[in-house]
Amino acid sequence: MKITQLHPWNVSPAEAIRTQSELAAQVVRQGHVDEASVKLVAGADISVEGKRGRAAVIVLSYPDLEVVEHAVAEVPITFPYVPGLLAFREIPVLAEAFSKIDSRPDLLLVDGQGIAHFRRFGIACHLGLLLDIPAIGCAKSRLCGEYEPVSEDVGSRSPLSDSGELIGAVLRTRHKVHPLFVSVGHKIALDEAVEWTLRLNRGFRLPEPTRLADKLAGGRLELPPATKETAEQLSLL
DNA sequence: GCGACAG
DNA sequence: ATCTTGTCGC
Repeated sequence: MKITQLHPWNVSPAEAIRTQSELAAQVVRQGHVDEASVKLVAGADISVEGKRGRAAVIVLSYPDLEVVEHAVAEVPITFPYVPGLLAFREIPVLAEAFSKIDSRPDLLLVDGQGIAHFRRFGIACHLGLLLDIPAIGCAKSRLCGEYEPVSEDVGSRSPLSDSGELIGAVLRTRHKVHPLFVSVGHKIALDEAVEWTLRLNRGFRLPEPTRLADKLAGGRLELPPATKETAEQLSLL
């Protein structure tokens, strides 16, 4: 898919913070992603090996959750890991992988925070805005915000709030297993984000899109080389 | 000033 | 993110 530059990525941490504060106003925190109209769902993640980043994007059919397309890209990582500036380290690599994809997913799940971020602009917001696709942030741990313990049953949730503002949900996706931190990325309401996260879950802690993207980025997932052809055969493009 | 801090 | 084997629990 075609990706248009939102702003330069080769900037200083101070500049990055400024950019986030400005773009945060453009995030749409509401939206209904109709289950009946969703055909493709994507997951994105990256792995880092030394100075090189390996991004993986995987597109699944819905509701079957079959892999219809996937792409990986390797790009040198330049930006350092700074809590709150993850997007500036990972999106340049992820964008490369997304550019190799032919389809346009209806929904995107990202391994990281959405608005549950210091400036309410986590990587899920950034990616959602960049691609203009409804996005959900599904992080494995907390960046900011407070919450009460979550019941141990699947589907249980506890509000994640920061200085009085509701910024996400701590969601139990698996019985007695460390919960996930779900938050709005772009163009989707929190409740819908939670619903979709559970809907795309196949019994593991992580929902399928990010679970598979994580494995693919880490080289722990083998997939047939075909991409466009396979998808076309399923008439999903 | 001190502590917290996605991946 | 990554360094790392076996092992406890469902």
